[in-house]
Amino acid sequence: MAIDGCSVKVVDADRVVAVRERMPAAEDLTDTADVFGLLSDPNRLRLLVALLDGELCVCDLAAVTGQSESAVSHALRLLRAHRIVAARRSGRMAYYRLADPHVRMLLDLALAHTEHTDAIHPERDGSS
Amino acid sequence: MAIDGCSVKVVDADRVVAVRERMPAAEDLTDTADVFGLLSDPNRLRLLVALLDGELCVCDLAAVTGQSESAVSHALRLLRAHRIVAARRSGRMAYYRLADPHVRMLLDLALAHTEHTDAIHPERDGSS
DNA sequence: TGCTCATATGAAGAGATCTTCAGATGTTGG
DNA sequence: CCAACATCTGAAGATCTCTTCATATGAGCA
Repeated sequence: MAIDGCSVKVVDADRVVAVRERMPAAEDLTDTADVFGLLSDPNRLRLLVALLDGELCVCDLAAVTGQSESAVSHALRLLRAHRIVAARRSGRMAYYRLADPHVRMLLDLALAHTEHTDAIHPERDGSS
Repeated sequence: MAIDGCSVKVVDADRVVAVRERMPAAEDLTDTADVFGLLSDPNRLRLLVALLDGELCVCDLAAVTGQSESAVSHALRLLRAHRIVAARRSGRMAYYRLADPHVRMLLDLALAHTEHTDAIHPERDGSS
C-alpha cells in the first residue's frame, strides 16, 4: 500500500512511514484533543482548579470563579458529560468533584509549569 | 475585603475564600488555557505527535498528518507564535521541531493515558 | 535572468463555542 | 399544595476557529 492517496510530495519517505505507524489511532487523538479542548477555556479551567482541593457546590464554584451560576452550570454539564467531574446531590444542592485522575495529572503538570515559567508568552513570531 | 462584589450566594464562605487564594493568577490561567487550546485541535495534535520523534519538514508533516500543506503551514505558524515549535531552515525547506519541553510532557502524559484508557469519551466502546 | 519548488500568508466562508436570558426541573418547608 | 430556592436547560447572538483558495516570498537551478 502507498503512503497516501493524496498528491502530497514527500522528502523523507521512510521517516514519514515510520512516524505514521507510531501515530496513535485517530480515535485516541480526537479523544485527547477533546480533553485538551475542555481544559482550554479559562473559566472551565478555573472550575477544575477550584475542584483540585475537593468538592464544591455550584454556587460556591460561581463565587470562586467569578462566573454566573448559569455559566457554571453549563460548563459543569460539559465536563460531566465527559466524566471529568462528577456530581453528588444533597437535597437541592449539587456538589461537584474532579472525577478524572488523568485530568488531575494534566492540571497539576500544567499549573506546576506555569507557576515558575513566564516564558510561554504568546503573540510573537520566531523568525531568526 | 469581601469575597466578591457580585450578588452570588455562598454556602461555605471559608472554603470559597481559601480556594480563591490558592487560585493561580488570571494571567497564568489564561496562558495555561491557551496552551491547552493549542493542543485541542486534532490536526495540530497530530503535528505535535509527529514531531515527538524529531524534526520534519512541512511537506512530510503534511504527508504524515494527511493535511494540506497550507493547513499545516497555518498550524505551524500558530504553534511557532507560541514557541511550541521552532523552525530550522535549510534552503527552501523548513524543518520543524518541538521546542517546548512542557508541551512534550503534556503530550507524553496525555498519550500514555489514552493508550490504555478508553474511559474518557461518553459514547464509544473500547476495543482494546 | 527567469522558472520552479517549498513554504508562508491573507481573506473569506462554514462551523464551532461561549455567554446570557428566560424559563424548566426538582427539593425543602410551611 | 404553594412558595422559595438551587440547579439545570434551551435558544439566540456575538465571537472565535479552521479550512480553503489564491497569491506572495524566497531559494535553487537551468
